[in-house]
Formats: sequence, C-alpha cells, structure tokens
Amino acid sequence: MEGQRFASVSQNRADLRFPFPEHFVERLTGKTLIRLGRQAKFLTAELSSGEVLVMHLGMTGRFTVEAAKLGEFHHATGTDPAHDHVVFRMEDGTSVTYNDPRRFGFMELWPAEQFEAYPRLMAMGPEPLSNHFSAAYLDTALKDKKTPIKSALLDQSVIAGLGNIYVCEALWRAKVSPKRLARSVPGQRAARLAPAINEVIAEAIEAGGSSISDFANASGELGYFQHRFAVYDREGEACRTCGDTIRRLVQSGRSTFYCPSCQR
DNA sequence: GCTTGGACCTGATTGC
DNA sequence: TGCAATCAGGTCCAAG
Repeated sequence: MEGQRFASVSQNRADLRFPFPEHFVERLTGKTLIRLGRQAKFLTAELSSGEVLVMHLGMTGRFTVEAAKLGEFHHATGTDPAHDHVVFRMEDGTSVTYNDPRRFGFMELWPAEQFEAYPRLMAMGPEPLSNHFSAAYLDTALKDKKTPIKSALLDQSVIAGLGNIYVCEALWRAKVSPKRLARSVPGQRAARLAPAINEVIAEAIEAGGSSISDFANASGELGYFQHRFAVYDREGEACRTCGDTIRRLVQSGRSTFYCPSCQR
C-alpha cells in the first residue's frame, strides 16, 4: 500500500465500534498512503492529505489483501462477506478488505501534526520489546497499584500491546500468581516478569500470532502460537511443569488461566 | 484520583 | 432438534 493512491474506497455501514469519521470515503480517495505503522494495537497510515488513518482490529477485525493478479495470494480461511465493512482499492488494483463480525474495531482520522495528542494513544505505556520497557520500569509502574497483577498488565497505560492470552502466558512463565496485588510484584518477581513478557511476545510474533477462531494475517494464513499455550484455554489440563491442574478464574471480567502450584 | 463492572456486537459452543 | 445461556482475542465510560 505504501506509495500508492487510494483509487476508491467502499464504506458499507455508518459505524463500527464508533461512527466512521465524517466524509471518510472522500478524505481517503485519491490520497497517497505514505507510510504504514503500528503503535501498541493501533495500525496507522500516514496520508498525503496530512491526516493519519488510525485503525484498530478490536477482537475479530481482519484485513485481507487480494492482489489484482488472481492467485498471488491464497486465502486459507474465509470470512462472511456480510461483515466486509470497508474495502480499499489501491491504484495497482490490489484490494484491502476490512472484515469484522463483532465490530469492536474502528477507524479514525487525525491530523498528523497533532498526532501526539491523539487521545487513544496519549496514555499508552511502553512497548514490551522497546528500550523503555524493563524490570526497573515495572518496579516503578507497579509499586502503588492495588489491582491484581493480571489486571495491571492488561492496562495499556502500564504496558502497551499485551492482551489476555499473553498476560496469562507471561505470568505462568514468570511463576507469578495472577491474583497477587501488582504492588507486591516489584523486585524479584518483576525481574522474572519483564523477560517473560518479552519472550512470550517475541515467540508469538515468530509463530505468526494466535489463531483461536478469528485471527489470520493479511494473506489469510493462521498463526501457530496457540499450540504453545501453557495455560490459556487449558482449564482442567495438566501444568507442563508440575502436572497440577490448570485453573480458570475471572478477573476484571476476563478469564484468567493459571497453575496454582507454579504461580505464587 | 483509582478501580471495577457493564456495555458495545455477533457467532460458536454447551447444556437442558 | 431447538432454544437459551455462556463465552470469546479489546477498549471506553459511568459508577463506586
């Protein structure tokens, strides 16, 4: 998409999670996409108009790329076309379709020169694989938090980009109980947790992500990290380290999976 | 202030 | 078989 103009844009409904920006189609059509990027779970596209197109997949959003030449991409998994909400057609004939059954995703436009004031990213914590993230950072960020460590790690203002799966997996690797209050983690536990978070994220990226029911990459290929889950969605199964039974509990309305013996 | 719980949606699965 | 209840990868916002 980079360096190409939007030849046409189809917007098939008025809203996703939020309403589309006013005159969304007109503000994209004919503009050149200068650069694609990502911050936390937000995708960004800098436009020749001076605006940034911000996109979020929510839980079930998916972009599928189809090249003009048939057969250039293979679609391993199909999606219901009833949920194709936006189609970008680029000038070389490639189409990029946004499909999202639950419509928890969204698209917004924001002026590039004021992008540091984009509200949804202003309070973001550091990226796990960046130099700003470390055990020392966790020591500081968690020291006054009265919420369970599981909830704290899901808080994007503490650390950006971790979701429910990877928080569960990182806590298991670090042998930290999800029920432990965040303020009791600084010190030795944070020293284990920071590298565990890095490992989980790096391995999941290498495996192409986690495909439970919806996730697929832009050419339709599924991820493989779900085959390496140690605790997530393994309630009642044996812990790979100690053999004890993996348990499930609900924290902040989200399922947590953990080993009661390994994680303290 | 910080923290929690409900809301936003559809679809798949489970249990009666 | 058919229906209702439950659950799902995320984020926002009102209420406590």
